[in-house]
This record gives sequence, structure tokens and C-alpha cells, in this order.
Amino acid sequence: MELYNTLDRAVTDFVPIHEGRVTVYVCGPTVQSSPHLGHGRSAVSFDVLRRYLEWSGYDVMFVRNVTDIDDKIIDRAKAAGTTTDEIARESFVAFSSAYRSLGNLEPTIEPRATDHVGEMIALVELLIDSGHAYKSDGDVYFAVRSFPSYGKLSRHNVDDLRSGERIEPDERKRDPLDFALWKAAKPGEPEWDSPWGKGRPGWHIECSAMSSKYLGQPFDIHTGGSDLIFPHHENEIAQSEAAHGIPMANYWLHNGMLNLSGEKMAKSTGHVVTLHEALERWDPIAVRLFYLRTHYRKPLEFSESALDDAAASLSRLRSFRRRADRFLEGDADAEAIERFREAMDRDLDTAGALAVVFDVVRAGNTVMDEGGDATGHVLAFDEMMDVLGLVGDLDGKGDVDVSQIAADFGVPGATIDDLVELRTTLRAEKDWARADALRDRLAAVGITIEDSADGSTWHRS
RNA sequence: GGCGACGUGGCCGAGUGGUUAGGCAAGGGUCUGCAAAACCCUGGACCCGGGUUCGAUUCCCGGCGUCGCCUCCA
Repeated sequence: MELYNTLDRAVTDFVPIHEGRVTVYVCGPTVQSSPHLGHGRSAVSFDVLRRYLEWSGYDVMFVRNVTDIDDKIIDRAKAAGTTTDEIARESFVAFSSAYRSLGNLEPTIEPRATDHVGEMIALVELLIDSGHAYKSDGDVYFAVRSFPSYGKLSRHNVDDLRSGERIEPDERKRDPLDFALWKAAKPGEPEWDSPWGKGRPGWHIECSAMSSKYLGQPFDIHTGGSDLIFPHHENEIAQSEAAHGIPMANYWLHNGMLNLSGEKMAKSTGHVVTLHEALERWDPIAVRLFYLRTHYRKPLEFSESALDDAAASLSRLRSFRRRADRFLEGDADAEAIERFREAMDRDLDTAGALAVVFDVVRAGNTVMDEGGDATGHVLAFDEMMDVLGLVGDLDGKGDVDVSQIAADFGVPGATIDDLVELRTTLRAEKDWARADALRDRLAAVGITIEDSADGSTWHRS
């Protein structure tokens, strides 16, 4: 399998440190507000990575962190007159439920920053002792120029960065590029005891501490959004590698941004469509399909029509699977599986992989139209859909109230199946008017009926 | 200014030095009481200008355009 490694700026063969085993660290969210479609894209991209690795036979340790202490969380807690814990908890619940709706597997471990302050302090001490960090007025800073390969991930060099306009001079720093490992406590803010007095960890240090605790160093794959390459991941590398003298992670994968009206979706500007809004309006699996139609490293433009397109596309997949229930014993079509694997091996080309899925759908439909055995197609379909995680409720049967329709048609208490049966009878009697009226009534409550030579079936619209 | 990505048919979007991407939408047809679903057919795409090559959408150079990062960010 080949993966694009940001460190190399190239697609390279993936070779895990330990045969048969892969360690993955996903930069999870800072739980300060509601997740938006961009967060969902990142989560889905790397959930597919994980599913594919597992399908390929690897034992995957998948760690996704939760950063539950940071400046924004503090600001929001102050503004809302509540605690940072409360803000983080609410946001975490929102992220978890949205991620689950999108069909993402639970991480093997989901560590929280606030549970690992001790590990962070130990790491900061190590950095101070080795001369890579210094105390200043209750803060601790990482000395960027003490780490010669600083910039190797983002391909920045420290002198270019120095000329950047956005760096605010700060007399507590020896060099404007230095970044905080530890911040001295301020009144009314969360604080922890440390050798440098009360305070809290800086951003970046939690990922260095938690990744090495759970995955060791180096581990195989570190992932996140491309907007984290600099400074977040660059700083993680500096911390972890300066402290331990060995690489932090071998492969760095970054997903492309989700755009809205041509610009990156970002919570800081309010330029967002929240996952909650999107999942209200579109089937969660359609949203997942929308993500996977585009290669994970490319920018992806949000639009309503793109989501509608994905939803229509999904209904094709579901229609196929719905009619294929009879063909579940046997072997998957090996050629299709092989083509699928070739696509996925190419740096997770899910768009190419989906083309294989649709090819199988067409072939399978043709076979079924001709009354043949579609087992190979159906099993290949199921296997590929499972790897992509497009496995939500196929037809969402249930929770539709048809009691009024049943009463109106003179069969009080009838179920949807009963009503479909009734319509079959009406059709046999060539009572087209009532049969069509029943179909229309059911359509009005979201039930689509399909007639075939084998009888009628229904599904949620 | 520095670093980087991208520009494919009506729309979305893979891939490739010469051979079918795929989806959605559209038109025509088959099937069907009608509908839905399905299947078949149709529309010969690769930003512009150079270069390399027998041949480039695919490689190289330049231009134009869009976007990301340059300490809030998935």
C-alpha cells in the first residue's frame, strides 16, 4: 500500500514498524464548540484509513485525542458563565454523536488532555533538562532554534518565519518563534501544579505526551487536517524529537480542507455548516459518501447540490442492495475486490474505489435482471461498502405511522407490510384507482413502493 | 513576500505518455396497468502558451486563475 507522506511530499510504500501491526494517532478536536462538516471530513478520511488497514489484515491501534483545555475553551466558559469542563463536555458529546452518525468506528483509545497533565509536565521537564526549553516568568517555552530540523514537516525555515508579520513580539520569549509548553495560571482559569508554579499546558504538548504514552515513539502514522501542519504538527515533532532524539512518527497524513463558497470552513470565522445542520437535512451516510467521492487530500467544496447528488447516488447503492438479499452465501467476486484494493492501495483513492463499487452494482443488477446468480457481486459489494463504512440502515424500515391510512382503507391496525399486501390484492383485482391511491398515500408519509415480477417491496424514501 | 496544493465533459469528480473511470443531471429506448427500480444507447472532456516525444490531458518551463499554511484552526 502506498501513502502520501507529508514529510516526504511524496507517495511512498507503507511499511509498518512492527509486522502486522499499525499504530495511528489522529489529531482529534479541540472541544470548544460544535463540529462542522470539515471536522467530519477529517474524521471520515482517517476512519477509512483505519478500516482499510484492518481489512488488509493489520492489527490497528487507533488513538484519537480530545483536547479539552485551551484558550478558546476558557474564553467560551467565561462568556457563558460556566466552567471549562462543562463547555468541553457538551462539545465532546456533540462531536461523538456526530462522528458516530457518520459511521465512524470508536477509537481504540480516546485520551483527554486534562487526564494527562502529569505526562506533559514530565515531558516539559525533560525538554528543560536537555536545553530545548526554558522557564520565563512562570511560563515555559520551547527554544525553536535549539532544534535544527525545525521546519522539516512544513518546509518552512526559521528565517522565513521570522519575517512573518503575524508573530507578536513577546518579551517573555527569547525568540519570537518560540512557543509555549506551559502557561502560568491566570486568576479564574483552570490550573495545575507544576515545578514552575501553577499553570496549564500549552497547545501541542498534549499530543506529544499522549501519543508516546499510548503508541510509543516512533509510531507509524500521525494524521490530521492540513491546517495543522504548521504550527501544530511541526511543534509536536520539535517537542517529541528534541526530548527523545528519535523520530516521532514515520508517516504524516493530512486531509484537504472543506470549503464553503470557495473558502475554508472554519469555526473561528463562523464560516461553517455544522454537522448537526447537515445531518438533519441529509442522510448521514450520504454525507459520508459526499466526502469519499473526492480524494481525501484534495480541497472539497460544500454545496447543497453536491450533497443532493451524493444522496441520489447513495439511493442507487441502496436500491441494489435491497433487491439482493437472496445472494448472501458464497464468495465475493475476486476481480472486483482486487480492483478495489488497487484503488485503495493508491493512497486511499476512495473515489476510484467507489467506481468499482458502482461497476459491481451495474453488473449485479444486470445479472439479477436476467434472473441469474449475483452472489459474487453482492458479497463484493458488501465487503467494499464495509471498508468504506457506508453501512448505515439500508432502508430505515420502521417508525412511520400508517394508522390513519390503514383506517381509511378499512383495515385498522394494519402494518405497512399489510398495506402493501392489500395493494397487491387490489392490483390483482385491477382496482387501479385504489391501488394507486394507496401508493400515493404511503408515498406521502415517506414510503416508496416498488413493483416487480416477484411482488411488491417498500422502503423509506 | 515565503512554503504548498489544485485547474478534467451540463455539474461533481478518479486516472493515465497512445486503449471504458465512476456518480448526478439530460435526451432516446427496453421492461411495466401506471409509477418506481433496473438495463441499453447518446453527448468523443482534460485552463493558456511554449518545450521534450513518433505521440501529452498525463513529463518539463512559463503564464493565468482558484485555494491552503505562515502561531485560532480538522
